Amino acid sequence: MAFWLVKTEPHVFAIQDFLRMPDRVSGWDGVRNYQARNNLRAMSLGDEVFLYHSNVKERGIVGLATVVREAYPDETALDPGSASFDPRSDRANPRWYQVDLQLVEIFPRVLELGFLKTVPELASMVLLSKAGQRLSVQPVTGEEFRIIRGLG
DNA sequence: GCCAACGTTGGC
DNA sequence: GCCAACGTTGGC
Repeated sequence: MAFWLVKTEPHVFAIQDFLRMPDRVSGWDGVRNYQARNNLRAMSLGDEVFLYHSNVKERGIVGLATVVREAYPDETALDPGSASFDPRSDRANPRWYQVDLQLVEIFPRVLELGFLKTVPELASMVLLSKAGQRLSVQPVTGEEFRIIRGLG
């Protein structure tokens, strides 16, 4: 069992959008960064994933999902009609991958970035580090998961 | 809207 | 293989 955090801009995909999906499951596609992709590929069934809303006023961790399908080729990279199309990817040798996530819970309040920064136990979180600031799929330690879960 | 911090691209 | 230019992310 491992723990992760994925970022999303809510005007593109918000955590509430899971509620409109069958079984509250959504493909997590469109990731076009190699380190983020490698993290997607390292996810296992049952891993727990925090969702983070970025680029909005109330930015922060908004809820929890779980991995219900492990990494498989990202169809949007292979579809010329998709905005996320990447001509360098092909079916025989896919460059980009996605997983499927199922919503577990929308937290009753947003755990805002500014607040997370005040929690001493979270000081070394990737999310709060310079290197991780821009990484859209990142690991979370078991201890960090436990603490954040308690706050949500 | 600005811009720091990175990642990627492409000329050489 | 280096590195300048460019593009993107995302906080502020």
